[in-house]
Amino acid sequence: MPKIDSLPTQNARPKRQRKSSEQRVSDIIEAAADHFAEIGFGGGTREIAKRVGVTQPLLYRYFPDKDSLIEAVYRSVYLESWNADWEAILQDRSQSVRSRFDAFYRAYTQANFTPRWLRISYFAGLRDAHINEWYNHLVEELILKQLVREHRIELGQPDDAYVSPAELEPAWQIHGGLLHYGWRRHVLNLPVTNDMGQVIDDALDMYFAVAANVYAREADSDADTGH
Amino acid sequence: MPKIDSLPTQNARPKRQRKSSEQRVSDIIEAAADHFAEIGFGGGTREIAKRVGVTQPLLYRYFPDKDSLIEAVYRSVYLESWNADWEAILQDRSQSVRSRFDAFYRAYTQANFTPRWLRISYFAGLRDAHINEWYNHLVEELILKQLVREHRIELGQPDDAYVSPAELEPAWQIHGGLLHYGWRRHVLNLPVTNDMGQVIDDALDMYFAVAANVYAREADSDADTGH
DNA sequence: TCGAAAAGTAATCATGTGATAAATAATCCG
DNA sequence: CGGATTATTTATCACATGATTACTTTTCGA
Repeated sequence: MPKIDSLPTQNARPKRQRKSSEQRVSDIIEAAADHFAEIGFGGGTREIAKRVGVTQPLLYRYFPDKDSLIEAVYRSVYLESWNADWEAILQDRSQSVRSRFDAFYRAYTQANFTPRWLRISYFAGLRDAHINEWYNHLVEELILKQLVREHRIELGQPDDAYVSPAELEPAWQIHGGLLHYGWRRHVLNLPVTNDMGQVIDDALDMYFAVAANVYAREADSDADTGH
Repeated sequence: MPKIDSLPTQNARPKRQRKSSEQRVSDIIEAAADHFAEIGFGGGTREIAKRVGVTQPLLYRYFPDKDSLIEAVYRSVYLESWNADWEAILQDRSQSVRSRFDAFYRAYTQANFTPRWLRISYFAGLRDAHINEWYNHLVEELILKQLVREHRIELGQPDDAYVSPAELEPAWQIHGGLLHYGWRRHVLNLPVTNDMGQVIDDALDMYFAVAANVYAREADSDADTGH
């Protein structure tokens, strides 16, 4: 069977096949996230390009400088990791507050407790507190204040939208304790139990055991100051 | 009053005064710890030398390479931050377990919850899990297992030196939650409450509210497996 | 099919880095 | 004092880094 080079058949494919601009951008962000998660944001651009399979200057076609790429990684990691369905779970009053937060934290930890997400989060916090500050605000508004408010309602207390900082602290204690479990398991690679359900159960047990007292204490001090 | 330069008086002091080898070493480690805490272990050796007030090659007289300096910083930060007296506090059975751990965590957080210690700890964990693994082992042996054992005794349970991993997890939850408070306060610089005593009180409330159940659950499963 | 637009590479620059060798200056001791 | 020792600096190297420019190759629509 003779090979006819000059004939423009579908076999004569180009040496390097190109990708669309959008595809390349997301490839680069993906590779950068992996690399930064391993090395930190000091990681080199050449290594990222190598992971994508392109040359290093190509990165500068899509990002004006390294900081822009880092910012894109921030966005990607944080935005992709928040699932809008979770808010529905937390608000579903056909379930007890306890089982809502149990379900939520199972989903939340399953989605976010990966070496990549955890390492990027901690690297980001150490590099530039701002981005992490923003994310913590999200956690506070969407999860922790929700926990306090819904729990107070379930306890038959008046529905006060205000949640004081001191009242939030025990909720942070739970959230932070779980995060530290992720840190030990997926960053330090320590041989912790992998029964995430049990860990969450125990953590929530702790919270619900003391929460009512904390609300009462805060209600007293709020009455004094009239918050 | 004529100035007689050739006379070897005490006024004719040398231009640069030298320091002893030991003094320089500790100066360098100190400056390196500060710098690494701010920038991370990618921080430059020239900047460290600048902080000390010497030239950069001098560092290589005292440390064969940068990794050795980093290791020295590890040692310095971790060793200086552990106070041997704390072990006595934890073992003092004239006090209740609760008040012992309350006193301990007040001292522990006061000593360690600084931007420098926290940032170096997290940077170290991200860079090389090993060093942090070692420190966590210390925490586990000296603090958390101690908490479980002493509490069991106080509850009138048999004095079993063995503490299962699953039994340790709620104690880690408390410890990790407190650490995360430090992270938010001293790394992210978030406006958290600065009533550390209250934070510790609430955290310990949580632990002691559920601990007995956890011990019982573990005693059951241990009976099955005969650990 | 041809030519413009866009994806991609090669070559290179300026700079900052860890590290080394040789020279200098302060200190110590007989 | 005077020589040996040692702290410290000067000059420099090799290399990796972020970034830029000019060139090449693929793609795609008129």
